[in-house]
Amino acid sequence: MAQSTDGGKAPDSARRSERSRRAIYDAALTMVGEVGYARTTIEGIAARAGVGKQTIYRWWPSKGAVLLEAFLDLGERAAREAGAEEAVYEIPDTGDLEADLKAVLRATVDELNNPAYDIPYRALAAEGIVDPALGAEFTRRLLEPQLRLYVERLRAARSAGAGGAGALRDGLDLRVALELLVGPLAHRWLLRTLPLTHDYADAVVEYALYGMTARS
Amino acid sequence: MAQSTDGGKAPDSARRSERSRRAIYDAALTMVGEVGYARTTIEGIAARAGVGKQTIYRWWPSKGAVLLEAFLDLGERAAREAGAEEAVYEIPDTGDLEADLKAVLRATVDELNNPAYDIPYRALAAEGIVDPALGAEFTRRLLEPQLRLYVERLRAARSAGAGGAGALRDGLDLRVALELLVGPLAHRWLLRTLPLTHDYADAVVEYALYGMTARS
DNA sequence: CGGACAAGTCGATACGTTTCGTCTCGCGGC
DNA sequence: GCCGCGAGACGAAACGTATCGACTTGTCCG
Repeated sequence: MAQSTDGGKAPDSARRSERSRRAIYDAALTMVGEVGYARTTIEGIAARAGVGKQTIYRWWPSKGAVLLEAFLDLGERAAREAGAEEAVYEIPDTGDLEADLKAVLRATVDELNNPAYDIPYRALAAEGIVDPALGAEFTRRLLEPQLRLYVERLRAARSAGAGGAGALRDGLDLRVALELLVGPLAHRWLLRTLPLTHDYADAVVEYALYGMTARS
Repeated sequence: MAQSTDGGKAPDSARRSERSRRAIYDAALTMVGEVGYARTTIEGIAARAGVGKQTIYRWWPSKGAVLLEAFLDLGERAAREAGAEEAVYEIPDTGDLEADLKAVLRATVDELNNPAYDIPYRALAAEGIVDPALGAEFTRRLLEPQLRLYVERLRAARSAGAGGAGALRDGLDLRVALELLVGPLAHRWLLRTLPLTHDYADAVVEYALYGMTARS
């Protein structure tokens, strides 16, 4: 993050205007929702927020960075409003791994089908795909915290399920396992090959857990 | 595709200059390779190709569309050069589905790690994610033909493997199965969460075939 | 204790640059 | 002679930078 030879001096974050920051988040999300990401401009955000352009350029390096923080802020506010003090959810653990995973993936499908999330999330993902710096930030701050929850739930399943029929196999790489669940969802969502449904989420969970091959 | 009331008259494709078309493909791919997709402009492509801007605007609706066709053309030329008359590959069928899938996914990993393919392919995917029209074209012309090969190979495995240990289960949805293989690869490639390696490809195939849970 | 001063962010806007997409030329090939 | 072609002029839109006076904040000196 820190630049070796910082071209200009770093701004003093202590003197930063909280009011402007919030106004910029709101304006950015509103504008993306109304005209889409491509037609959202920094000038437009500044005008809507009642803010000088320089105030945006001073604190963010790119349009994508603004939207990433705006989106993170939105998520935090929504989470705090929902009662949690920390903006971190958990994957339920009823003891039935298959059912729990299906519930979470179905919820994810619903979220991805909701335009309020789909539009900015999609724009961010696309921008991160092309801009490695933004992509790293996107992954680190938005994606990884979510993925970690899957790993934890799977770890719990591994220690709990001593040896039943649905027990996770020994030596399972939880990271790969997680991606087997999440990858197909993301694939269908991003590339729009086929509709993203609850049935699909269920099928992915079943196939990932029990494999494509017949059991003896 | 077809506009109901076509604003301007459609250009006469019979009189189209093949020479310009190729020059534009070359210039587009070169420029993307040199300065990246974001800094590639239509004006720049026209200048490099020695072509008027109007010639590009006449035949393509967007920068992404130009690059998509340039990329398709590149693939076709490479395939033809490699001996095939048709630009369609096949997934090998040695009878050992697991080995065949690993070979193909490893080859895919190598391709995705090759900057000559990675940069334009990534740019196209990102553009398609945000632009539904281009995304549909991207999926239809570039992605689906590749995915169909997986489905065919899996179908062959299902009819061949009558009942061995590695036989595909009855009623398997081949489309979901395919995405279980390809989704995780695409996920890691696009989002750059972790390095894309042969080991990962192998693991994905094993997990997808045999599942995350222990076998009795 | 308090008033002057320096520093730094703020909204606003002017500025030069780049690229966009359209339009208008002659030129030349079918 | 129609029409695509190369070339480039054109106005509109954003870009990112620079500069302005207004305002807030923290420091220092009387």
